Amino acid sequence: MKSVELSPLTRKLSAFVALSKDELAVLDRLHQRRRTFVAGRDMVHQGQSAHAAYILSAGWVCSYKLQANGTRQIVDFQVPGDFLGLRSVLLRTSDHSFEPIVEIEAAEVLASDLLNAFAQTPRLATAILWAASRDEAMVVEHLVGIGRRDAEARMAHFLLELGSRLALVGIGSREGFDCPLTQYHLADTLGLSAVHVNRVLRQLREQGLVTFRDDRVTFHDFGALVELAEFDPAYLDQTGPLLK
Amino acid sequence: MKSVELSPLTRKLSAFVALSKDELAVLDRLHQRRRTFVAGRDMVHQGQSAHAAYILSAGWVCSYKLQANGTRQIVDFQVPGDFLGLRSVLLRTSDHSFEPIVEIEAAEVLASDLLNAFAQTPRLATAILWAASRDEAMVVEHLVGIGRRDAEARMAHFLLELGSRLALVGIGSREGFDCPLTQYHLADTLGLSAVHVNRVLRQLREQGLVTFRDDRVTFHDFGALVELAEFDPAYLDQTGPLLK
DNA sequence: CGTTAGTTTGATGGTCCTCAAGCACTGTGG
DNA sequence: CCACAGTGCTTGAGGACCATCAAACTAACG
Repeated sequence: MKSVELSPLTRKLSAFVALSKDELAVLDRLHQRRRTFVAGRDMVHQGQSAHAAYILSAGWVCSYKLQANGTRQIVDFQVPGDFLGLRSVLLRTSDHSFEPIVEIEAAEVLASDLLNAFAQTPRLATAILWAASRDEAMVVEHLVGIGRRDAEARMAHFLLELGSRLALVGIGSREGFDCPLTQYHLADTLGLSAVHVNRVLRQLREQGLVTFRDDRVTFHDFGALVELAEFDPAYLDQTGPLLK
Repeated sequence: MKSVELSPLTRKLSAFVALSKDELAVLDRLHQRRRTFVAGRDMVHQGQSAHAAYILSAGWVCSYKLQANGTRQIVDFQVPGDFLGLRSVLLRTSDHSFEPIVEIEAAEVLASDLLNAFAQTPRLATAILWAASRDEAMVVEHLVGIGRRDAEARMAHFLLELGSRLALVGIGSREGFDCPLTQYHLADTLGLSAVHVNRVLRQLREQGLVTFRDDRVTFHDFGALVELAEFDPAYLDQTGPLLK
């Protein structure tokens, strides 16, 4: 923790691009409008337009789509340092909703501010594009999981990915992590019923692999879980700055 | 067709940003290294690093991931005007493979050229980010389909989306479109078995909704199909330039 | 102490997979 | 010209995986 005053996003981007003083200043200015949101009440709902984007600094959010038949599909989770609604701003109309899982803290970023920042600092734009690319890689991996993994591997993969993301920002490890999600969240994420989620969790627990209980995920046999899920964290890794 | 000499990508981006002469020149320079690829042989395979990105000008490509158990999941298709491998370049290692469905023509874009272009023309960078966002919106919709739609609705939705994309570049309509995909492609796209794909296609055909036969998709009852799939093309639309 | 949100378990059945086999079409070589 | 292989499409039978329905249980909370 060399630089405790940097925002999580700044830390994340700094791993990709060595940002200049000017660029850091522009990024800092994007963080000015700080807001908090209570758990459970959508920050943005699908179809809404002319809304802002946010940079999440504390708490968990999920982005999801609702269908006419009442089911919902959670597409992704955002944890501190993640952008939220970036695509919606560029497309001008949100194609999903964002729901805080717990009370969160976020910086509001107006579309105009974002576009100005991009115009002033192209390298910052590239860095943010990189972050967006990494997020998309996670969505792709999620897609593969739902399409081609059975429920057990899907669950294992999801928990491992989440653990890795949190470990990167220092709030998780190979031992486990604190997790505010319910089994309904898992069901809507993995394309399963809540009942089946419960059964799968029991199987994984009884095999001594992982426990999901009391707002905490505990890995009992990390290696075996990685093998079961065929988990390859390459798509999450950043091996060093691309731009100098 | 005012400007037949523009590349499909240029046409697509021009709908988003009114590009200056300089920006058009930079974009044009990205198209210099033209190449062709034969059908069926991967252009890029997963795990490969230090490869280029491509701008597709003719033909169809699919991007997919292979799993250790031998199954594959097609993530997306690229049609003329689409970028290909953009994310892989930024992350420096490809997380999927790209396979030409038919013989294709594409412009090779080196990572350095792309980054230089971004540095020279920030607005072009924003435009390309917009295109990437639209692609991601399609992946998200794909995810929702696999997670929360049954096989029939999933198939209907996929065919409608494909039709809409092709209609935007002038090679498809509400009547239908030419389609080089096999039922195996559909299976790997939709997370189904090829056998079940065949049965679903038969159902849709027997209900008088759509026919998939002889390299051609024919819509018989567009409205009913839209209703069955709960298809809402909002995520594909572009209602006008965001930047002036 | 009733209510609500979340978890757990059982029973039953449907969607979709797997295995298996046959058919149509195309291109290739004897 | 025809045998044959290869690719893709089609259909049937049986079964696995997971959804749905139902109900009991726990913990938190006013």
